[in-house]
Amino acid sequence: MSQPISFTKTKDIPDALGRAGIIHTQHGDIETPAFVTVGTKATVKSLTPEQVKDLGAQVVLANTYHLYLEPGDEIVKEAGGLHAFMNWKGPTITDSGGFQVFSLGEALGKGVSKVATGEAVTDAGDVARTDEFTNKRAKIDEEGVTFVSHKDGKKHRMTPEDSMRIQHNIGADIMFAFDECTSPHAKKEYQKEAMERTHRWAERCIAYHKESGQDKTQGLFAVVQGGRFEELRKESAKVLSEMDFAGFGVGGSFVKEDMDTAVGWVNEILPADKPRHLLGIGEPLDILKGVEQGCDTFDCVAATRMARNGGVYIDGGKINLLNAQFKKDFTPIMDTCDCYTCAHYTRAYIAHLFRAKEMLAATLASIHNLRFIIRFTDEIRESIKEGTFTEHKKEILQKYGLL
RNA sequence: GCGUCAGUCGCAUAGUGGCAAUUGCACGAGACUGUAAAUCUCGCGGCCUUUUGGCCUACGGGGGUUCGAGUCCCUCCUGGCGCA
Repeated sequence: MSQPISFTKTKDIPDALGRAGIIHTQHGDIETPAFVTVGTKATVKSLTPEQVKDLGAQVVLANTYHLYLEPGDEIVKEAGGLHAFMNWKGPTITDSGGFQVFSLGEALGKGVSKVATGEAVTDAGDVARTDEFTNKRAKIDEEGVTFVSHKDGKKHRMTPEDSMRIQHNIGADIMFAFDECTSPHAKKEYQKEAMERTHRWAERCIAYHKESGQDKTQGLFAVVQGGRFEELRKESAKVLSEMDFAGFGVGGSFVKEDMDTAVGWVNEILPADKPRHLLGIGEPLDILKGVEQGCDTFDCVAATRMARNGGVYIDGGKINLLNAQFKKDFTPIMDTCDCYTCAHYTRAYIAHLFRAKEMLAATLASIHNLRFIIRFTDEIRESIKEGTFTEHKKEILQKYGLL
């Protein structure tokens, strides 16, 4: 099948899985490795699309579950699709709602997140699943997932076919198969069960997608699962590779060190001529590792969420502008940054905006953080193209005090 | 001048016999990775301490009743209101 999404590799990282390339979409090319800006509800929080574009963002990712609940995918369709609705002319992606199976289900109220900290549970985690909703707002069965809306408590049913139908209505260039994102604390037995279900859902997604005819304009990516287990990760990559997807996402909730391991296991197997997205990652160093391990694109809410809470990236780390020490700091967030915020505003001013609860604080901080992470990723890409990735990596690790 | 109500940790509040004392804001710090997040967590009289621990100082000032007082009584100060 000829896909509406294609990938051209331009350069490899010697002796590694990573590469530079171009993803071709109906709304333009994405030069990879690339950071994908997250705009869950068809907006990158606190920024206009023009501002997002000026940051050098190449692509925006929105969310199926959220847009289905509000304003409703039919409305997005009636508006002319996501691009027209939100006034973003470049490439777009929609996540399938699979992550919400996790964040509203197993993870809810447990302090478990996309990248878990603390003890790395392998085969001994607790996965005491009940058939009751108790605190959870998502319940999984073979057919699909029942969500309890966080907005009004109503129950909503989402099957793989529903996710496809909704994503067709939204109309992003790239869409994801409906998957189950599992907890890194889940036992192998459960990871296997969930992974196999995700594979069955993947088949249903691709079948529905082809039958709808939307496969001519929208590219469908599968999501590799398997938790922290090499055997499962490899199996997932292999099984999904054999299906006719336009690209792949590496999914699941991680523990830090998995960035070095699980990602590589998967990318060794996934076809090199298709794009690979690392879902929900990451922080600067995670992207560095992800690229080396063979991923092309990365989406992450950290940059914008942190920004809204006063946390901003600086070379080799981050600072919290709400700390008392910045009240009279009349220097830019980062003097080597080329963003609009750093060109015109001081730490003291932005700290004042945060304390005064002025909306502009979120905007200025988001501009900086997004520009930081986009540029960070761009520079990795340029180093690959110039054949200096290894040196560049060394420089980054030195900045972060890791060398 | 008389009467009355009120003064609690920066501000605002809760507390009518066992209280280092509620809640909100402010302040200080932390977290945040396919966004239930402009959110959440912790701290917030002082000094010790390994602690679910100890000591000191505290509810306008002073005095009293009581085993024990922010809470009851007396008095003074300050402020609001009413009558002169």
